[in-house]
Amino acid sequence: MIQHLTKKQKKVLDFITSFIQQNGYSPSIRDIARHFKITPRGAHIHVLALEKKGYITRNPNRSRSITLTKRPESISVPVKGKIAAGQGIEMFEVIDEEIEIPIRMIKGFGDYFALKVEGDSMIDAHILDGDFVILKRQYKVANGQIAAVVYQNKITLKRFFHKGDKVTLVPENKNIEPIICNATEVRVIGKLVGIIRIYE
Amino acid sequence: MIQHLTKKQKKVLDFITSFIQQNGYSPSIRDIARHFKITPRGAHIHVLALEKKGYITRNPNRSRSITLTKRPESISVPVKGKIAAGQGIEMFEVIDEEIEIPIRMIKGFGDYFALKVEGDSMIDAHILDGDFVILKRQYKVANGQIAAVVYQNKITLKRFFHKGDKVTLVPENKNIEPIICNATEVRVIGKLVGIIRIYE
DNA sequence: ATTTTTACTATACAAATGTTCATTTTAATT
DNA sequence: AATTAAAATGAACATTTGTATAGTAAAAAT
Repeated sequence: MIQHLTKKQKKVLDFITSFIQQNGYSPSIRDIARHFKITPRGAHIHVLALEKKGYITRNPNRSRSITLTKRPESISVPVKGKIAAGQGIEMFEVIDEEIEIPIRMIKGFGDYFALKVEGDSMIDAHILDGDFVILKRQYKVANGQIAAVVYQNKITLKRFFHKGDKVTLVPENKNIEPIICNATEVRVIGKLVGIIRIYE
Repeated sequence: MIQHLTKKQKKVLDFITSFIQQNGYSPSIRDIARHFKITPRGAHIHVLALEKKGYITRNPNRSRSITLTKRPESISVPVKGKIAAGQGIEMFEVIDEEIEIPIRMIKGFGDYFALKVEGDSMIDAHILDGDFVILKRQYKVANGQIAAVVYQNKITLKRFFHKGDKVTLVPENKNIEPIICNATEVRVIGKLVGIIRIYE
């Protein structure tokens, strides 16, 4: 499974890419170290990480032997559990599963995961029963975005509004009333970045 | 002078090429030495020769920094017909043929073609019967340049002078008189950029 | 015939490069 | 606040790698 890169690792990969682009051969460990003003050891660790995560290939003990692995157009993320978009369900019923999502769904870096939707309460937002919602793990979201939040010990998918120390959670379903509560009662766990629907 | 490779140098170049093809990075001097069962010094000399002759580029003191310079030293242009440098001959007797010309004969962009010379009337310009004249297709030339022109429905190679609305076509042969005529009677079809002579 | 170029050997040196150890600092997560 | 992971240091070590010296031998060019 291809894993996500940290910001620094991405920068290192970008440097390697452009170095190869410019020079026609790959940088040495020390070329990388010099560029980022770190020690060879530091650069080495990054290279090992990139190799481990499958972004580059190289031959140990061979100088400048880094080659870029072709970027896959999909990436696999863990399905962490189920989510009832309306009512909310008990927190993470763990599912040992992964789902492939298109790489373009991912912007920048971070930890991504999926939840499987149960019920039709997000139908007005065109999210159906059985859909996988793809979330970027983060604990703050901008006003108006759809986020997975924990409220009253239940995990639920809502449009999120923040004002002062009050939070409004709006379901995408006219039949369900918005929830207004204190910011302390709500914990955001991820921002909605996409959905995957698979028809049988 | 054309920098041609010796057989051994060609083999070394081929090895480098296929090594890069296979591994994605260039061989070290010792990789080459091992492959040909020679010493590093021997391999090094080959690499220096290839570099000097312009077939590869590299950075001194940088390991595995060989890159291939894949610029062809010749290019093929169509032989469009025959030309009688003195009298002119009937326009394009089409010949289905191509000729390789050195890349350095070409400056910038443009449409290049060749004509095969018949007769000795350009002998004073050292253009002989059987030579290929290489032309850049253009419809204006500077004063004094040799150009292929159409005059009286015949194609001919002449030194070209323009003054007012009069044109003077000077053959490079004392026995033939210059032609002075109206600009409207002459059509330039190409500028002479080189000749190729092949001895039997 | 003489000179130059090419193709090599054997050994050695020095710079470049990959790698490791023991720790510390920083940042993110629980 | 405590814990974990990521990022980094600094000095050293071990290969790998490029390069040099000093020469031999054969082929190619003049």
